[in-house]
Amino acid sequence: MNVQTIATPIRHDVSALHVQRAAQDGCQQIAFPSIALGDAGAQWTPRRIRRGTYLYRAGMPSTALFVVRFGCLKSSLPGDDGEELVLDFPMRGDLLGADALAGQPCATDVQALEDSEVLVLPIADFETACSRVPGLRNDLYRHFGSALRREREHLMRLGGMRAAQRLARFLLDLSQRFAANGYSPRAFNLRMSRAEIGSYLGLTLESVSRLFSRFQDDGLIKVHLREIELIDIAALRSAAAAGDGSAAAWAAPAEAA
Amino acid sequence: MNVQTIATPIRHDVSALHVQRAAQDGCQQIAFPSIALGDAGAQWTPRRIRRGTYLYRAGMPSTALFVVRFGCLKSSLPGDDGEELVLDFPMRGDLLGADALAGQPCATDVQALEDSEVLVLPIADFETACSRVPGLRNDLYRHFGSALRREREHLMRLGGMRAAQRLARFLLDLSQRFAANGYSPRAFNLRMSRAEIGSYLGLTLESVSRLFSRFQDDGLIKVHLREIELIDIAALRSAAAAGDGSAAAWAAPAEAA
DNA sequence: CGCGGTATTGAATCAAGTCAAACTTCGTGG
DNA sequence: CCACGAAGTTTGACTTGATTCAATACCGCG
Repeated sequence: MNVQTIATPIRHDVSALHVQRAAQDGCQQIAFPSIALGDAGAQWTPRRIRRGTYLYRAGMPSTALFVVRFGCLKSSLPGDDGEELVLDFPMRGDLLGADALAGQPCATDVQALEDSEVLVLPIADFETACSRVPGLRNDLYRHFGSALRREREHLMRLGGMRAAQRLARFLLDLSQRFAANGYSPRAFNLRMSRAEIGSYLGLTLESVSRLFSRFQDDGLIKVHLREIELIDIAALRSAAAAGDGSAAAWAAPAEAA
Repeated sequence: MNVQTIATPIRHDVSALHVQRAAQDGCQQIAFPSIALGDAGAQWTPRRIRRGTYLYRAGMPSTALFVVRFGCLKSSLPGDDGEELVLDFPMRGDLLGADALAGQPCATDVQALEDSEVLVLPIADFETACSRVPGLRNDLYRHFGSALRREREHLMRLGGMRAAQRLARFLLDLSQRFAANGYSPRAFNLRMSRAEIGSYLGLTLESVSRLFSRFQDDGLIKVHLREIELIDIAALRSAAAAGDGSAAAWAAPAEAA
């Protein structure tokens, strides 16, 4: 395929080609529409990241913005005590490296959970790109807005929410994100370990495992290792909404509602 | 004093005057240095908010950026179930209304916990202001960066952290913010209720109350209603750092390490 | 085939939540 | 000025959800 073409680490200044490729990628739907529209794209260069390797690490000087083209990564804060805190699982369309804009060093580790690819915009080229593409800056604002929103959502999860609720939301969230990228929203496989999910949700890995089992026993999902299938999405949704942890809450499928 | 002058809701276009006033206010240290430097300030108009009233509410169209000049507010998400989730307690120098940049409606409620004042920049004037003051946009980026950072910090608190740890951090954080604004870092009074602290920290108001009492018994602080005095800051710090909740952890000051 | 990392499951413990009651502070109006 | 009521705070007893510790099972890989 054109994979090796894409991977080629050279800048391509021919807008027409880029537009075509963007269309193939379906990139016009991502968080950064203006990137896919070509003109600004001239400055973006693709970069592959193999599973397990880092895009950047906390403390490094931040030199560029990144947009995930495909794959799944993990951004985390290296805890003061050795333990890491998982902040997010960036996927296609997500922006990384916003620290660069603020001129601050990287605050987080970002590691690939599977072989992935990002588009790179060196921060030095950023202002130029902005002046060339009027929409870019606005996209950026919008991105920040949704990033803040996302984190707030996450805060909400961690704050006043039962463990089962958090996990249910997590699954539905993943499902939605996969759907948005053209994958099946019903069956997918997790790229991350139980421990990483636990850290993300503020739970222990044992709790996560137990909850998966429980959800399965209750017929909400089918799970084997990292393969997940959502069986009763309505029930999952009500599990995600209801604060109440009693089995009965989601044991009865949608009838009354 | 010049309070009534400041409160006057007219635009002032004379930079020199504004610079002088900014210097009086000490605003040069806030998150938005370029605002205080004058040129951009021409567009900012002060606005008073009385205790208990809202600066804006979730769902409203967002029309302006705000920077807190003095006072203490509360930003919260109105929970789907009637309960609110407290996100932050904005104080002097903090930026509000960033949703406006993204062109989205307000996502949060913002209410004054005490009589406060903010500087207002209508979003319509934003681009103009940016072109007039080169530093403004950068300040904005920096703000977003630190906002994200702040939320991450908060996430960390809510995630893998014991209740005592969270409260200790909260107190130290407040102390630091007061210090940064020229108030005493050792003694201050809380502008928010136990319930609001609890929501912010992901705890119940009873837990917060209990922890205050415990900290007091252990000689870390003195607390009466909303008056707080930090007695043993070093011990507080170690309580904030150590994951371990045993009383002994912070009963014995730093010795073995 | 056996080994290492990952996941599941169980039992015991504990931190925080829940429910409930008493008490303090403060504002309001008699 | 004092009585009253509302709101906020403290404290206690009890319950429970989630962690911890530990053992076992499983998958993938060399």
